[in-house]
Amino acid sequence: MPATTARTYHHGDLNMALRLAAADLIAERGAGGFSLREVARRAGVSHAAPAHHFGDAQGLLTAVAVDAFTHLHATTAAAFDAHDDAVDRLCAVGRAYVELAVKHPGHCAIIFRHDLIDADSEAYTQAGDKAFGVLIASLEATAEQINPDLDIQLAATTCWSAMQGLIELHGTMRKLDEHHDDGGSRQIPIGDLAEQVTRTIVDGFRPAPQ
Amino acid sequence: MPATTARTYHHGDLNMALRLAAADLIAERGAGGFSLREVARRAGVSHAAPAHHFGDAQGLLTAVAVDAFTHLHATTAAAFDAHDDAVDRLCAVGRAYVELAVKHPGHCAIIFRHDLIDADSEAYTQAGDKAFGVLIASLEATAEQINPDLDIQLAATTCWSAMQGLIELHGTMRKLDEHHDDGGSRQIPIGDLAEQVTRTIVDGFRPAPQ
DNA sequence: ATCCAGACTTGCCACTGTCAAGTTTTGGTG
DNA sequence: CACCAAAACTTGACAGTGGCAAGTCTGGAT
Repeated sequence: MPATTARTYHHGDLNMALRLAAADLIAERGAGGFSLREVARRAGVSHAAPAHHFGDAQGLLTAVAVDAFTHLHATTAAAFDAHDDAVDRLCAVGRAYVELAVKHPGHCAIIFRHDLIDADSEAYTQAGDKAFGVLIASLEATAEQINPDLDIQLAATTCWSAMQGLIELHGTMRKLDEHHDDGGSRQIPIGDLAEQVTRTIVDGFRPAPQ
Repeated sequence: MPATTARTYHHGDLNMALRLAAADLIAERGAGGFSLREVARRAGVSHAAPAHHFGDAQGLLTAVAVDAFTHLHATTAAAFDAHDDAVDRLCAVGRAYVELAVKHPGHCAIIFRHDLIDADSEAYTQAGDKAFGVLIASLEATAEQINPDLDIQLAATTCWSAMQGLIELHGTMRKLDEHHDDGGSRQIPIGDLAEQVTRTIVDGFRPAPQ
């Protein structure tokens, strides 16, 4: 029996319930609106129950960030497997990343908040590593195909930064666009945007024509 | 006389003192460690004084974000003016952006936190617009030089996202790198990194050789 | 000299995270 | 079956927080 429905104790699986409630709460109110007591309330337990499982607020938020990385790995790995061409694969991974972030804003809002989580914890670095691995694999295949001399680490930094920035800026960019420009006619779904941006970056990876 | 030294009242210019104290505090403890009362304490006034100038915490944080945009505009505009070649100029603007963010982590940590600030306020959107304009100008010159068909908006999104992501991921990337890789031998100053990333992206802007 | 609007303070409330000390439940052992 | 230690949770307290309402002070205009 999976732990989610084990019901071996009062609550069943309070640990998971708290992580889910926390992600929901952050998705609704942002990382700033998070509150340990509100999470406990939503899970139907007393205000001090979370401390028992996660120590303190940082512990719970770190667990949520680990969930985020795990989820990210699963989604991008699936996108990776769904394509054959290396560049298509890379673009699909990029798209999967931002679409996941938009779909799970709670996870996205916390995953790199090093002021709120314990970024040095074993669980966090390992989960991050695993997620990062999909990107590295995509880039290695891409390098083999278009430019064997590609600096994989630099390429990974470029791709991931662009996707992460895209997610963070999405709201602001839209706002700036629509109020001074042609009135929002350029609204592209963020998934498409991610793919276009990735394709532009990959074009930059190709060796310069001599 | 500028308001900064007017000293027409008890404190002189409490408004600015509070904005500076807030930026300092966020730089020290992160956006999560911000506290209105601590800001008041540092400025040497009572806990309710900030409310008089900024309404509430969101108001003060929005003012800090506006300062950040203003600062950003000044710095990137200076970088822009310091170069002649369009691509060099764009790279310098990118470098200036991330170096400013590293130098003023308080400003950087708050500038896109739409859950904490009022992103619809006049002052915020105007200041953002102005900063964004430097990037647009850089890209227009770049387009003229290397590819007249370049989609400026898309290019701007790509560049800005990459820089913003670079800033946000900087800590994480370094951590992931150093614990599974060759032990941190690849530590590049973030300013150089920004320039390399920008140059890669610009290469992707060039028209495909037929 | 008086008045008043703006700048700030004081005191309060509901809320927060964390800690210490309880109480309940569970699975295992005799 | 009785028991018991450990785990899961509750209760109550504390200092700190943001926001509000009501005060007090200050500087300049009339």
